[in-house]
Amino acid sequence: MSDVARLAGVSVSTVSHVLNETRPVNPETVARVHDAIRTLGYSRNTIARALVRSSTNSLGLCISIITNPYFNELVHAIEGEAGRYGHTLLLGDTLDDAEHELRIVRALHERRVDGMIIAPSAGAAVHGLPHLTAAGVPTVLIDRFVPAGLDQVGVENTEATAALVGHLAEHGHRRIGMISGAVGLSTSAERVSGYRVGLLRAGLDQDPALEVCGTSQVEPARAAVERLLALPDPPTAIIIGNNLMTLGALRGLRDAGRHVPGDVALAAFDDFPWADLVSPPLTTIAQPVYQIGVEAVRLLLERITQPDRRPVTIRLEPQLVLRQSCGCPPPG
Amino acid sequence: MSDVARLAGVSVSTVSHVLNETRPVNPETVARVHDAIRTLGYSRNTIARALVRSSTNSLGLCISIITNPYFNELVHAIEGEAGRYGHTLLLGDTLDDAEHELRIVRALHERRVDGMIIAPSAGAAVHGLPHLTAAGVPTVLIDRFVPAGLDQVGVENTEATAALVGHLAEHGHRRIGMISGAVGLSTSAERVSGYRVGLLRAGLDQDPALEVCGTSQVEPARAAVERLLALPDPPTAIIIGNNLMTLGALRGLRDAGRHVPGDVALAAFDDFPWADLVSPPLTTIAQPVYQIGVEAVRLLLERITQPDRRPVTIRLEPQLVLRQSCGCPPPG
DNA sequence: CTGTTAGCGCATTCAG
DNA sequence: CTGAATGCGCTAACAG
Repeated sequence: MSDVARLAGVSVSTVSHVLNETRPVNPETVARVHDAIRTLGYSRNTIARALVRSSTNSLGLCISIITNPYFNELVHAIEGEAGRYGHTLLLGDTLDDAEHELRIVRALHERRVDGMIIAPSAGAAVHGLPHLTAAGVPTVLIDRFVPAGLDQVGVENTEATAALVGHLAEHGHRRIGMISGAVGLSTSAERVSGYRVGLLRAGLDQDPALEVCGTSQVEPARAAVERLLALPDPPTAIIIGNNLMTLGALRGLRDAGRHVPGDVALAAFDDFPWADLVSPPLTTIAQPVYQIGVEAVRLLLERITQPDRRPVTIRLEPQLVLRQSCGCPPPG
Repeated sequence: MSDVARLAGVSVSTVSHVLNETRPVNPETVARVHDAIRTLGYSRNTIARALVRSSTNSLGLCISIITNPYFNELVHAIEGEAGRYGHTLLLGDTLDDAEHELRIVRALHERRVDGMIIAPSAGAAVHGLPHLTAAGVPTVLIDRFVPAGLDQVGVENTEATAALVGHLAEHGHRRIGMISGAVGLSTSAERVSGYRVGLLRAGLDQDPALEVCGTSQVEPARAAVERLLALPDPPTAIIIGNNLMTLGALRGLRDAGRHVPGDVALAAFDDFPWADLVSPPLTTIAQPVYQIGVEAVRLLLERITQPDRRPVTIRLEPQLVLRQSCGCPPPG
């Protein structure tokens, strides 16, 4: 920067001011400075800037497995929205493991992100989150909720899942199974309770044997399907708690030679871009993923400027997408 | 940090040295410092550190549409590998647009990333890349190649695509169409030329009408299929240049009521995690995506430490995954 | 083994 | 409208 100043025949402070338009500068001088910048190929050092301003214009994003279509759409939305406000994203994969998550949180905090968006792991409440609140880092939670007095944004899970059960019941199913997500996640719990509510409303019996855990992952979900099918009185319909488990369930059913929806009907939480291309097309609950991302950065930027605003929880409405895996007839 | 020093009864330089283990310190003193750090909840300011060391321990990743399964697996691999070396990722979406890409490149360079991994857009050679080389930012290209004297890592496209054509020809197809990717990307060009090579080897005629551009996107690919089917002498098999276009092609075929592979056989570049679940299961060329990411950060870290090493181009071998969309019989 | 000190590149008072 | 000087928090000589 001093090079630029010298070449333009001004002081560094003037260069700083033209760069930030932070005080009136002679238009002619401005031009000279810009010329100097161009001929020198100068690029402002945001690191030094951050040091004095104590603001990096960057946000941390702690998330698990970007490979999950749900999360990567979220990342996409957040990156785009953050960019609109001149913020850059620092990315960290928590591996959905509390310890690893803490490492990521530390790393991003050391880099002095202005705020953090995090999809908390099951153990976040005892590791990562306390660290953040103790450090006073503006934080918003996405997808999963934690009673930690933080801003959070996600979807309404209970009613949505209950509606799924209701729909399956309308198709005449009496024994409906559920493959649930990893324990410790609010989404898993809410969807299971939605499942039970749905059963109750439809006047169906609760059978603990019909509730199996797929730990939010592909392979475990496949195994869960096998267990379900091996039951003396197996379900004729299954509800699946998240997108990854749907893959496993589909494979499990295929490998067992069961026809969907003929032998077993399926309805799943989380839509896929290709949900209409599998056979049969999947009936799902689609989350407004992009919207979640947008709201998350909005909330975060708000909190950065108003640290004392009361924490807010936003629940967006997911949407039931009827296709054929539930037993509905093809359109047209 | 001075707070820590005071509480521990030592100087800041000692604190710095215990933090970095950069010179022998009395074990007892070390303990006192660590205690102070803990009770104060001190978190080192990497920004200040970066300023003096002129190294941020962060890498920039410029990529388009994280939503693409290929790219998000790449991001996943790169994030993981970078993390293993203590580096954090700054993420930027180029939107595959040269101008936007330049903005992203600038933003990340201003944040003084130690190096940059970039999937260059079609116009990168005239905007983003010159900026990077002029600024002396260690850079490695992924997926697409550009003759810019930079390290780059991707797959062998030509032979792989030719093999796809060969396979389709073995199934008896004489008219094989191709839906190609966006112009200006090396991958698009290489795959088209592989297509032609394959035709030649199989002794089939080249028909320009059978080559339609799907611009690497879903909708355009669907339109491309329509155009192909409307031909007086439509193809009985189609090769698709990338994953997103496969979605479009599948929809186009379905909407036209064509059966795959009965009416039209399909073979596509890029595998999906769910390629076995669509009907029929997709025959694809699977890239060693994870490996590409790993090699990219290896190359980048190498270049950061050895700026004058000769640029290297790594071509990894993709793998032909035979399923049923090409006309192969189901296994078993 | 430990303390003192001089910048890293910039934003920002305070004087002109 | 402009320049000189201070310090952001830390590392790395340089002394002791």
